[in-house]
Amino acid sequence: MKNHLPTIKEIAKELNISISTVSRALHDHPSIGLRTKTRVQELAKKLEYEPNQTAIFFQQGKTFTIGVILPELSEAFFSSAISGIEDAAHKSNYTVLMGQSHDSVEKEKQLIDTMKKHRVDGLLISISKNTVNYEHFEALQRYKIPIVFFDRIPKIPNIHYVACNMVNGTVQAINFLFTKGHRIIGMINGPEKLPASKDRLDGYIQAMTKSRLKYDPAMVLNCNLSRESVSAATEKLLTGKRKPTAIVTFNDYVALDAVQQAQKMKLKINKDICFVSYANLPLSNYTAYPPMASVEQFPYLQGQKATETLIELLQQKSSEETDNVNATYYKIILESQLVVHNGK
Amino acid sequence: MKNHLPTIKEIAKELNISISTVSRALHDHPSIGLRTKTRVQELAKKLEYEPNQTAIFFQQGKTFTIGVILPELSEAFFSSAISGIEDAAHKSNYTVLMGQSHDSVEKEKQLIDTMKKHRVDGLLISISKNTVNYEHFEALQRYKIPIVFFDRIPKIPNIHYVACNMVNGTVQAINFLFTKGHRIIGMINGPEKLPASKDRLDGYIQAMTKSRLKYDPAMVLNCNLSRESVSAATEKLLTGKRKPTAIVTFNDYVALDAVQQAQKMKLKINKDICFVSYANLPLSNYTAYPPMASVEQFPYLQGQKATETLIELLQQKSSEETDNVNATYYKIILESQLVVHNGK
DNA sequence: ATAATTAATGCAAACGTTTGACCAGTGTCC
DNA sequence: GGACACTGGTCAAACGTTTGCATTAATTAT
Repeated sequence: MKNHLPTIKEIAKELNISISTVSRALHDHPSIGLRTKTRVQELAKKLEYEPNQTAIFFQQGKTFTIGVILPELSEAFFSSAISGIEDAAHKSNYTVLMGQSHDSVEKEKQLIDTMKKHRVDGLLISISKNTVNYEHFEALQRYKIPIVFFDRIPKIPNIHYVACNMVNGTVQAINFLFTKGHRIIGMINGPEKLPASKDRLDGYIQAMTKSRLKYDPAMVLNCNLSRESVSAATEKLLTGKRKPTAIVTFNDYVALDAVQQAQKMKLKINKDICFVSYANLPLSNYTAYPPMASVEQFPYLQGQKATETLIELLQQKSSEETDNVNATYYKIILESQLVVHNGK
Repeated sequence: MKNHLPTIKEIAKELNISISTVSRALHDHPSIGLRTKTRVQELAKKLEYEPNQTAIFFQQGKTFTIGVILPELSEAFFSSAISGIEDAAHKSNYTVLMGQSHDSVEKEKQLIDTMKKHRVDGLLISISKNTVNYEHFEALQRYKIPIVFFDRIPKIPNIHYVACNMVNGTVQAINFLFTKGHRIIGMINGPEKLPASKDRLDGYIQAMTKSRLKYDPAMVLNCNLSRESVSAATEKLLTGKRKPTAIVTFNDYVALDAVQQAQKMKLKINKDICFVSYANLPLSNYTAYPPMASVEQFPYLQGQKATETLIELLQQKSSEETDNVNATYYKIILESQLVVHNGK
């Protein structure tokens, strides 16, 4: 009548066999006779026995848990990514311990600490926008907790990561605009120091020069993503000497703000001026003038791949106990893909 | 040169004292002399000792982890809620194990199982849209894992929950429309069987009858949230005999679709027809015609409150070991609040 | 001085599981 | 009839920490 959960010890006593026999029986160990095996398994089922995971975690020195640290769940990109992570993790019987840094370095450090304390087997990290110092990641090396970075990658050597090729995505986007006849193409990019901005710019330049159009720096403006700065940039582009007929925007929010500004200026969207963006949001469906096309970054897939990579690392770690510095670092680059929004 | 992490055992050996002394010293136990206490603490720091949480979890039979099961992180409501949960949990040194049901009952069951296996101390659940059968929750009672439900609450007695008063929110919304002079007010509600829809309808009826306007069932249409059904409902309302001058929509997505339909019908938004909605989304800022006002449901706060409640339950559980059926169930209802969107 | 009290520390069990090493039978082979 | 190999099982250590209960040493009260 005791209300605590049953243990193998109890099963053992009940059946008058040893604890180890019970353990092995439950694991289908070959050296246990069929008879006892079934006896054990039946009693276990009857008692609704469930192994005490905390004991197992402890005993094995593993938690079958992977930590995930990302900036902001309310960004659609990351909420998709975490779905990919979750699904991949569950498939391999791992669980997910999650934390948001809210783009604060302090919070990021704190989270790493918590994760370390909880002895997660490995970590998946997309770094905060403001992280410039990477010691707190390096500290984890000592603890032998492998990390796979995704999407937002720190600039340090010898790391594993999964990311999406935004340079190429941008090239695709611009080539698409070429096929639609556009020749003067502007860009409203993000904050200048952001790696994401750099990729887009690189793509822009690459696409333009490859088509023997010269790269006009005046056609690329940075903004800080605020509504005002987007409006300002849009206005500046659309009233400049060379007027673009199409604009590539840093992300969908920027696109929406830019569209509004263009409308204010009495321009006809998709006629006088076209927009192409990067697909962070499902929101485009809900607005009157979504961008003509978007560069899909496959957040779900990125999360999934990152997780699979991490789990692979964990498995090879546990097999070859030789902590050799065999130093192969996974660098997985997914190709982005331009999605043309159908009609309307 | 062994690369494994230091343990209290090692500290003990190094200092020639017993393990228990070390343990107590690290916990500032009063019966340990100041001298040894500092000696221990210094060595611990030097060795960068960190207690092995898995061992502690095991030993204490607690994991200081709370499980969270919710339908869909990509819904802004839930991503805010989880932020509230995280913050509240971390404040009390709990961590969060998260899983999405994606509104699948099967997945929900599976998650509960995982959480149970991982021996979470307690659970926070927002049930899937399709859950009609509640045995999998009741099963947890046996395991003494307390649950606090939030936002989406199952219809069973004797549970703890935190929710937002949508009836009242709807009343406020409609009263607001009254003050703006509207008398004929329509509603595009969600699926009929959803509790959320029922609350809104109740509020609608309550507000109308209280103002001695009669409740006209023809003014309230259900939709299945798809774009088409929203458009259809909007059209029906706006071409009916009594034409509403304002419409309350089930959520922001519905509002946006309805706005588009109204525009298609050459109506001037905020002039010929006004919209009021429920604030699930920050998206309203990014669209040309956001609803005039929204009922704020305070997802962050709901998450926070739910977490605090759960932690309180956990603490009182561990103190009074008497597993009395003292049966006080927390039912926390937050008041929703109408937010009027400024201008434009 | 000696008993009583207090302060500081040590001992050992307990938490539930896994796992390498060992052992008792039983049968087989030559 | 002894060496050999199975088969089916048991024993006990180990994982790192906490904690009730002893134990010792030092101090005080009588």
